[in-house]
Amino acid sequence: MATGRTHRPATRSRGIPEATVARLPLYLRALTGLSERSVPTVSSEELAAAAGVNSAKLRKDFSYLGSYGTRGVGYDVEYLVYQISRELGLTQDWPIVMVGIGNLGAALANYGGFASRGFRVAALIDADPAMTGKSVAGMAVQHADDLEKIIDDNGVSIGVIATPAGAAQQVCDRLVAAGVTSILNFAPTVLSVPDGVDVRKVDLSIELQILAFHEQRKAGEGQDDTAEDAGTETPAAAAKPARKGPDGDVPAVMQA
Amino acid sequence: MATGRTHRPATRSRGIPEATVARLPLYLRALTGLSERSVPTVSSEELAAAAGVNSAKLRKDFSYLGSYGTRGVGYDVEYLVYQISRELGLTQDWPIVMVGIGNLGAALANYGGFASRGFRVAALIDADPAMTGKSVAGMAVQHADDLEKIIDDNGVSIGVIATPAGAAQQVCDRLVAAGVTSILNFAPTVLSVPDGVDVRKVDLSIELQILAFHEQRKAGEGQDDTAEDAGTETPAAAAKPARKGPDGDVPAVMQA
DNA sequence: CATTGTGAAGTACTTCACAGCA
DNA sequence: TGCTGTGAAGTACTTCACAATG
Repeated sequence: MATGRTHRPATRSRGIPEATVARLPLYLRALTGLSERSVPTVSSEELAAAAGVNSAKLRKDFSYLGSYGTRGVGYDVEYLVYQISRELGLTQDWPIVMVGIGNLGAALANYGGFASRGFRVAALIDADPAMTGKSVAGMAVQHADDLEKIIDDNGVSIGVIATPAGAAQQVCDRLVAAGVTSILNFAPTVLSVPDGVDVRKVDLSIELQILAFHEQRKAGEGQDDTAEDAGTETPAAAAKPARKGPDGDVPAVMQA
Repeated sequence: MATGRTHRPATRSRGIPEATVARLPLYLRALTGLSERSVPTVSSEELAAAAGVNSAKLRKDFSYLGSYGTRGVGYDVEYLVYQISRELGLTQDWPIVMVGIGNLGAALANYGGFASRGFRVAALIDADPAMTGKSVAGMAVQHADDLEKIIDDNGVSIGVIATPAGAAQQVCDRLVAAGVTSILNFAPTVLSVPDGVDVRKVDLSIELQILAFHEQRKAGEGQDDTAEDAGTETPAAAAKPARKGPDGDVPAVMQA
């Protein structure tokens, strides 16, 4: 069952580019900060700086939402907060369930950012009977047996998976069968879901590995690649087929 | 100080596209699974399925690393594991520090994925004196006063920030000043760093907001956008300037 | 007249489709 | 023959640069 694609099916909802959608929360956070400091208006330049993007990109992003600025002046902070919130669907309340209340799950449950702005943790669910009834972040943990009922009773459409990798697909299947159509996955696994279900993944070790890649490049900056790590310990596996990689033995002169 | 860009400066190290780098850890995980099951070779089609991408993309990705496959056969699993590990810099050991040992920090410290594959938690650091000396994930938490010395003594170049938002920039500045050049940021803030320092951010509430956006679109599928939520509760702020958005009153006919 | 909003140009990434090779 | 490796075509995103305008 459920052999569908894992990523969102690129259906670019209502013409707003995915890349833009991914930045809206960033703008919203920056705007919320300004709002709290009672700043009435902000220019694209200022807001872009606060959000860590460049101003042309920000203006282009906003242009997909509509013409919400005033030429010569800037954007009305409160108004923009509302428009972006509405666009993101945060003017309504999203009940979510969290499955897997281990270290990470508990940390997420306690994390304030979840509860704020449109999201409400409707239930914490764990498969371990020893967890059932325990209080985490002020809520009683419920047993996984009741997962379907909990989702149905609360009208949940967003689920967070923080189980071990081995349990994630099974939990995912049950969530989807029970009606969940958006999943935030913290388990280090590729989830298979049917079309129409969105999965986003947050993977701590992947992020670190990407950093390590760039870190390594910094260390070897300018020098040729060979002899930096190649001779350190060449595992048995490394000698199998004939190497044809760009950095096998010839110093890479191309692409300085 | 440090008004530099936050994102990596797009310097596409050694010609490997950033998007490809971001997928290498995914391939590596899938390959590790195959390796554990003693699968000797794998085709691009099979591996792509396991990693949740399409096979043309995978082959293109691998083509940036070199010609590591065998036509008509596929890829040697062990060999590819080694090549990708090497490319990502995981054949060396990266000491990391984690700053901010609250709920999330503790969960991250306990998370196995960190310790595995090339990374070693060299120190847990917290600013709260009450935390100092406490054991988390089998390590004694150290006080933030010693941050610079810890980084120097351990040759740390990668730091993980899991502090509250308010402390993140300050911690970041100290990490950078002490020699850290890659940062994984869990605090919901945009960090400013000088050029040459990489920042990646993991933001739980942003991911949820992106899901909410798509979820909202699913709910209103096909219907016109007006009157779904517009009349529910219009906050005072929403009435400020003249609305010119594409969904103000006229059904958006453009951009089907 | 400062600042938005946006066509047009530029860049990055993805997918196709098939030649090349084991 | 089956599968990789890759030019070429297609798509998505970013940036430029300036006309429009409150």
